[in-house]
Amino acid sequence: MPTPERTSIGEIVGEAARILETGGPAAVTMQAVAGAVGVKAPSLYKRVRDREALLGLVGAAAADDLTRLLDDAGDDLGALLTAFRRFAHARPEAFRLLFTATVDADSLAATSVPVLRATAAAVGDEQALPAARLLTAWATGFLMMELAGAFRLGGDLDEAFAYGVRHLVASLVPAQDAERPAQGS
Amino acid sequence: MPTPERTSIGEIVGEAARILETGGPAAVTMQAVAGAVGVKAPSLYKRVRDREALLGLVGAAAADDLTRLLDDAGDDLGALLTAFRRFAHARPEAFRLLFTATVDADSLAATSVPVLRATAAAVGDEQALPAARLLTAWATGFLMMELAGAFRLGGDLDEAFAYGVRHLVASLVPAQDAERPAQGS
DNA sequence: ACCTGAACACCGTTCAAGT
DNA sequence: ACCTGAACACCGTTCAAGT
Repeated sequence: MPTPERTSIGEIVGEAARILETGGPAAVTMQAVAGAVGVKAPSLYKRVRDREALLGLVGAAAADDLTRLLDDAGDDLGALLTAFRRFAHARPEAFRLLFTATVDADSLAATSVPVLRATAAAVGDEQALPAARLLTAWATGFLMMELAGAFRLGGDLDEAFAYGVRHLVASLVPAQDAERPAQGS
Repeated sequence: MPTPERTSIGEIVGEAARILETGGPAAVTMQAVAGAVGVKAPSLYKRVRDREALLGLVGAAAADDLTRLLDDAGDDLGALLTAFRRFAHARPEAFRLLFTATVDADSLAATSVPVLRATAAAVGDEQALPAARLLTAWATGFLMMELAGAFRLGGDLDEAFAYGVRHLVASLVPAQDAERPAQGS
């Protein structure tokens, strides 16, 4: 007689994400995750290939969450980048995992869709891709460095972030002109 | 009678860095490092507190190497950022470690000295700090995303990097004007 | 069809005992 | 003063045996 399922892949990934954020990657042991979902470690292998794959799933789920947050932020570039930073602050371990674990490429790519939409609205389709890359690369690096404590030379980091946003958004406006012939209307 | 030293902290960190780059963080086991320096694992604890501290030392050494490379690149911002990218390509695991492990704060901070010198030369002392933060944050994010395979939408990445460098450096010039009264000389 | 105990290989770390 | 074997706790993973 088939044993009833005592957990699910969704619950497993969710608990792994919770443990990750609480104790860092080292705390995400198969035994800890299994215990959190009320099962023994070997049972996890019915739903996930191995620990690395589980971390990949946690990263993919985090990417999906981030995509949703960015989507909700709309087309205002400042709001978009602020939502990005809020996510990194709220879930720093998950954020790091996006660039550390082997995350499903499609989930990772989906993250840039709302950014592309916003940059297209701001500077036109022509320059949307390089503009999106510029903004996401800068924000990613800023947050990685902020989380690593690499910003040591004085100053409020909130202000530094806002400064960067203003500077970069302003720098993109000339790129919009390139879309139209020259000093277009 | 005292046993002669069979290794040194420098050799240990060096071998750990080599193993890290070859096999990733998981390959840096105390046994693997000990074997590489011709000793048994317990002996490592004479020179290093634990594995996490060893990884921190590897990160600090990488930061020192990076600082030296950036120093050699001089004050040209393009050359500086290209040297940054070359380092990340040559030693991707060490580069990631800078933002992942608990690296000595001073070693990490020293990295930004050559960047500050270069931005000071380019935009003046006044704007040197925000300019340096802007450039290093962007480069860091670009490289993190590049190493993670997060750039999927077409295009040559060499070109994309060069584009970003040009765009950012150009965007910093107006900041230089702010240093002088208005539409100065 | 899912779950588990037992087992295996491996890892980080400690420590008493060697030289 | 450094090195090691032995030991311990813990981890990832497999698998036969349960239900």
